[in-house]
Amino acid sequence: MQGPLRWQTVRDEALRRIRNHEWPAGERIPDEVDLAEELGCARATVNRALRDLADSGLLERRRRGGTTVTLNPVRKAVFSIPIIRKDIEARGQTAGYRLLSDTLAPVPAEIAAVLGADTPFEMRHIMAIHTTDDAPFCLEDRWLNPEIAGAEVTFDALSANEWLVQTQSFSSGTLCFLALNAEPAQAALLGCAPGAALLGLDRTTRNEHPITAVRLIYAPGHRVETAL
Amino acid sequence: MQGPLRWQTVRDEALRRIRNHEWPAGERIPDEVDLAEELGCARATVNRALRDLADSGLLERRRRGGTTVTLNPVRKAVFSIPIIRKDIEARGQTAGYRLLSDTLAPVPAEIAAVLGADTPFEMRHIMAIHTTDDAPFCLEDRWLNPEIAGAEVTFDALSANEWLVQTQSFSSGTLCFLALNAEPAQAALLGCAPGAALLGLDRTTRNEHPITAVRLIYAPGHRVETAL
DNA sequence: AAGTGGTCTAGACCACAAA
DNA sequence: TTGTGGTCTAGACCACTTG
Repeated sequence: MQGPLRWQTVRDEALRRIRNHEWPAGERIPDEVDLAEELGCARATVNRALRDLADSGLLERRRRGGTTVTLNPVRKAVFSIPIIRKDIEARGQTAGYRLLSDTLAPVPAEIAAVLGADTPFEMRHIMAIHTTDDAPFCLEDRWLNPEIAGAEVTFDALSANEWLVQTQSFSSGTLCFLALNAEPAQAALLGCAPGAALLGLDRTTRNEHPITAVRLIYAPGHRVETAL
Repeated sequence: MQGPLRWQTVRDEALRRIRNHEWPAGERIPDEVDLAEELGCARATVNRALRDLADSGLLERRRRGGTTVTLNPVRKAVFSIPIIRKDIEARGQTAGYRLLSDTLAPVPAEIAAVLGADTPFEMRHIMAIHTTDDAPFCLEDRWLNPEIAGAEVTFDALSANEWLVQTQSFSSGTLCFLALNAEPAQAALLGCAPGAALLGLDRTTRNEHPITAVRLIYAPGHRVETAL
């Protein structure tokens, strides 16, 4: 442990000891002060390294209680939620978009339930389809708070997906994966057989008030991938 | 900006300026040195705050190039990957498990493709079913490197899922959501109609060498949720 | 060449929770 | 009460990358 010290080096050494069970799961590891002395660096450097491991769930740290190796570390996977158009273009394909309908309508009970108690009675119901190289890519079935986007905002050319990402920040939301059988209308739009298994992605976002609830229904065979 | 300064305070102030477009998207923000002076704290504190925002994707930082507000911040969602049994018990239900088969077999090409070039020719092929209150919950279709778990490790009582989580750490892996129509055999095991839309979750893990590739196929209606 | 973020250090004080 | 992590500071040097 000589040469230019980095906190990453300290982190990797700690990681090694965890994996080797030199620091057994569930047990306390040495103080920051002791480790700093042993590794020949400042306490702040050890702190940064251990904090990083705690952030990723491998260590648990408590004032006065010391640092322990997490017993059953929870694996976490991070998904990025891109703009659909960018998602398609990243594959070197041509993204297309067509608005199917945009009406003010009473919000169905199940949508209101996930958006919260302060959901407006009526919201904009927007249906659109995204295409890749002219093949159907996904259906967008969205409920949008009209106070966020009034009638002067139209989604003929720019998708609501893209407009929202670029203009609205949100403080909280939910994301949910599910599978569903293609209904006849959906099958016709996506160019697949009725009953085909489709991957769906439900998303809701809100700040003080609800912003939007959207279900994206992907064409058959679509996969959502991420690295661990 | 007085009283006991925290890096969180600095972060929140920066966040406010980003949301207010005081720092317009895509543009450079002041130096760490300037900000530290303006806010009356040390550069390290500003550094910590801005680094945090950069980690969550709202800022982009480059040496010599300064810090800019990310143009189209990528939304990220974090999923935890629990042990299936704990997942079920967390709902207050009773988790059950039954091993269906466990054989050494040649690895199909598509599995070998995702596991990497150094995939063994033969791996253990394990099929099992998880139940909740005696109702089918999900099918586990796993390929497991026999060098990781030899024949002395059996999965009659403890699922491979649980054994792996508790004994194997891994350095990298992939995770993938997909939808599929229930095949007759799957439908029989899950107690649903053939052709029903099922949510599938493919996962691979490896260290130096491949560990496992597993597909979990959930009973109809299952949703995987997370907060944003 | 020079400006900017990345990191380290030594020391200090504080906040929290366990003893 | 006291030990441990959380954070701050002022200063320093380094690494990258842009002009």
